[in-house]
Amino acid sequence: MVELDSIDTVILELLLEDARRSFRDIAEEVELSPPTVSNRVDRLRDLGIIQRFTVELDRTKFANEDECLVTIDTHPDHANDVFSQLQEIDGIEHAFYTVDSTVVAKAVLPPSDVQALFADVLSSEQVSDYHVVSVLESSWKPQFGTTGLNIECSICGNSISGDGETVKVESGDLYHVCCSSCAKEISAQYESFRQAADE
Amino acid sequence: MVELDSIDTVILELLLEDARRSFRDIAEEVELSPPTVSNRVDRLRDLGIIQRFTVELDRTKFANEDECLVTIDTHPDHANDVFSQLQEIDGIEHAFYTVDSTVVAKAVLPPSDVQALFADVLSSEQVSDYHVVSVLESSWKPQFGTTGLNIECSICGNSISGDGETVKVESGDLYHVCCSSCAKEISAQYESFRQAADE
DNA sequence: GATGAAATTAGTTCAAG
DNA sequence: CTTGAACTAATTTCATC
Repeated sequence: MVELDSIDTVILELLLEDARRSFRDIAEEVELSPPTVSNRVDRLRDLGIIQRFTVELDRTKFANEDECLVTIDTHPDHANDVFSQLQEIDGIEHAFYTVDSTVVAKAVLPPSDVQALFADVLSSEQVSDYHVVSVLESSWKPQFGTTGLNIECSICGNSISGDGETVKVESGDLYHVCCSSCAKEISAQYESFRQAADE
Repeated sequence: MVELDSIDTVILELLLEDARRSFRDIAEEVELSPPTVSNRVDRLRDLGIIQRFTVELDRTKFANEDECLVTIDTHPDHANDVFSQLQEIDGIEHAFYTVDSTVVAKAVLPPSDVQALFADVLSSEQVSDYHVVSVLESSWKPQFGTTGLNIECSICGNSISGDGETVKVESGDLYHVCCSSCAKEISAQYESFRQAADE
């Protein structure tokens, strides 16, 4: 498990939202300089956390393609195979593989094509049952989980919802807090700490 | 269904590969000017074909994230409400709303949190049943399908795999071909066409 | 629609802390 | 690991075709 600090987290969130956002813009958000942001992004790529910058397309807009959702009950021994095989299929956009050996995929293909494809690709050894249903609407909001990457307010310990605030104290350290009153608080705490050190 | 010409298609492919590629670079590939590429990308965004520039992350690298998949059987009259409400929830990454009034969502949250959330948000009027299951693996494959977007070689009609080549004849028209021999061929054809026209 | 030239804005390199 | 300054590169605007 790679160590990411809260700044990396913010950078990733900003890039998830808009991968063409300028490093200057990101730098302002995290209160660092553009070269530093650039260095951190390079590091995130080197670490393999950022796999690539890409573009999310709405394929239903240009293909006269339908979307459908496929739920596959696999035999537990073959669940992983099925999951891997699905990813090779052109038109399968998302696939999820659950603890109960179900594989759920969203395909940008008409249901009939999916039926045909699956007859070809999946064997009865692997799959006990599957069903295909047309999707009326789908949404996708790429994000981090709140677990493990959650930023906690440095003052009150609550998780920071929304944007929060970032405070830079005189030492140059950054603190992420949930609201303006915690931001005031941290400045006050730092000040009293510094005065104590001076005495 | 939106009309995309072959240049749009090439632009989209290049952006899928690397969304931070410069417009200059793209402009060279498609033999147009940077402002034109910029205009076309703007148009693709306006049309909703490009939904967002984003970043593909390897979550396994850092996450002690739990993901889970929620399947909700809704009362048909409330299916759309449920779908909309889900999207507001922080941690819901995908939501799909199918013709049989099932809403499937993938949350980047531990199952217990999802249970708690849903108790709050969803009423028994809306939902007849739902169940939550942990996700072991999930994948996203940002790619074109072959349906509707395939580029064919102007000479031999084969689909263009890999990069292909783009040829600009004297009239200024662009042709996309699969290989250098088809590129030669199109120049030759254009030349003989022009000579015939002169006579 | 597409372009080239000018103006603006962004990214990178590097010496230094 | 970070920065500011200098430099290089990319993007946008706009007049023109």
